[in-house]
Amino acid sequence: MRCRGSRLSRAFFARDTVRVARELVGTLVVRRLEGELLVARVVETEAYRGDEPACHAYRNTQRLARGELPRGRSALLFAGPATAYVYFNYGVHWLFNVVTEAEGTAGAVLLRAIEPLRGIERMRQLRPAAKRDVDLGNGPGKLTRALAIGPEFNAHPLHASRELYLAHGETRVPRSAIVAGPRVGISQARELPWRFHLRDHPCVSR
DNA sequence: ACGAGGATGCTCT
DNA sequence: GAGCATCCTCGTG
Repeated sequence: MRCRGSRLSRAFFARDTVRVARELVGTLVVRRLEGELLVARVVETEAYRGDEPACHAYRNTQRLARGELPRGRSALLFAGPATAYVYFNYGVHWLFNVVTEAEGTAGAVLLRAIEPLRGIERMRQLRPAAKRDVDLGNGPGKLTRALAIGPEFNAHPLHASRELYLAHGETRVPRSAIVAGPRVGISQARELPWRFHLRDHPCVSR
């Protein structure tokens, strides 16, 4: 689970959502697009755990506790670790999450910002509104555009994909370099410090 | 620098 | 019909 440059295994995601969110900071997102490799460093994440009201699967977790089956969009969050959960937000943007926890327990980590490393020219084509390279992926809706991640990746197995996966970074990020704080843009459970980002990194969202 | 507001569509009540 | 896990543009100072 520690090998540098290697793909993150299913076991990596089959753990506590908050811990996965913290440890995802500093890892790499790899997107193979028409033979070209786009690579970026994850610099900001948020944890959404099924037993907490800001999580899409919160209602389904309660339903499950009553002996009913999860249903609807967020039922995917129970499906199993390392599954991609891509959903449409505000009628405008696609947001990219990775499902966490063991199968049958809901959780996901939202990728909120990336630092482009490779394939930057292609990312600029995909996101012409970006003025600087730093703007290519400094927000959850921006990074999905820069990496061409859309609805076709919903329910995608990230542990067994060539088109889209996560990998260990070149260097291990010390925990002291990661800042924890409240999540952005939510109205429920604001007090939980489940947003994680690299300290003073220019690609962190506004 | 900063704040207000619009775009736009899906999910769940 | 309300409420969003957002982004961008256009005002004002």
